[in-house]
Amino acid sequence: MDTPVNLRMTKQRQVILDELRKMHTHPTADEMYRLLRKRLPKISLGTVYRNLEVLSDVGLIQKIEVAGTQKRFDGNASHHHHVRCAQCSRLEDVYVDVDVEMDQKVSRLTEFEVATHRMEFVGVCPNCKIATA
Amino acid sequence: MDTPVNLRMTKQRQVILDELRKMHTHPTADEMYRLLRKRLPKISLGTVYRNLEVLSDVGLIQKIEVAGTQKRFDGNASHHHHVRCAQCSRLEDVYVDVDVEMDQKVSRLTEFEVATHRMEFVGVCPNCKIATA
DNA sequence: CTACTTGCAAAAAATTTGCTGCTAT
DNA sequence: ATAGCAGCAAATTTTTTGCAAGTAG
Repeated sequence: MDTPVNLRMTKQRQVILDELRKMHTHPTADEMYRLLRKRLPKISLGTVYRNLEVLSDVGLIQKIEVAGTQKRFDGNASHHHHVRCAQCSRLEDVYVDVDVEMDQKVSRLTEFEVATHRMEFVGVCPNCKIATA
Repeated sequence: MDTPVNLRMTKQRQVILDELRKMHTHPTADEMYRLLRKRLPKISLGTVYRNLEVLSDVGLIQKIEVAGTQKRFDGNASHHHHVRCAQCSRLEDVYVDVDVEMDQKVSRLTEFEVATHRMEFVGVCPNCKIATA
C-alpha cells in the first residue's frame, strides 16, 4: 500500500521499466503482463500491478487516467498530454501545453493550490476518419 | 450496448437524472445507487449503470474520466473542467478553458480531428492545506 | 402493439491482498 | 541481517450481461 522507504531495483522492476520506456504506446497492466512474460516467464500479474503503482508513485513512469475502464501507463515521465480517438480509443502523446498562468488562475478561482494539470483531447484518428468517409 | 433509437423517460431514468443534477458532487455509480434507493427502493445497480451510460451517451450528463479506479458522473452537461485534490480526491468544477485554437492546433499536430478536450487540474484543496500546515 | 426497460442473479473484468520463501542492499 | 519483493492463489471491487416480466409511447 505505502511506498516503502527504500526501493530496490529488482530484475522484474528493471524489465518493467525498460519495456515500458521503449514502448511508445500506453499499455494496460494486463497488456504489460502478456508482453513481460516473454522475458520473464514466471512474473505474476500482481507483481506487474504493484510495480506499475510504485514506479508511478516515485515518478519514473506516469499513470494515465483517461477514458475507459482500465488504467494505462506511460514510460514517458515528462509533462505531456494525450489525444484519444473517440471511435477506436487509440491514444497518442501531444506536446502542446496551456500557458503557465493557467494553474495560477485556477488556484485563485478555486482556492486549491494547483500544482499541475492533465489534458486529454478527444477526436477521430486518421484511420477512423478514412473508415468513416 | 448500443444506444436505442428512441429513448424513454422512465421513472428510474428521471430520478437518476434529477438526483444527479441537484448533487453538485461527482458520484460513482455505486454512490448513486445507494442514494437512489431512498426514492426507489427496488432499483438495481445494473439499472443505474445502464442509465448513467445511456444518459452520458446522449449528452444529458457527463462521464468523468479522472484519476481513481471508478468512473464518476456529473449532472452538469455544459463544457467545464475539474480540479482534484491530490490528497483527499475531492473533485470540483472549474470554469476556465483554453483558447479555442487549441483543438485546431492539436488537430494539425496529430492529424486527429479533434472535437473537444478535457482538463483536470491537480493540487491541494483548502481543507488539506490546513491539515498539512 | 412492441421496442425499450427493469430487477435479479450470475458472470466477467480489473485490481488488490495474504502469505511464505527469496533477494538486493 | 533484514526490509523489501516475488510468485501464487484467493478475495474484492467494479462493471457487464442474459433473461423473463413489465411499461412508455
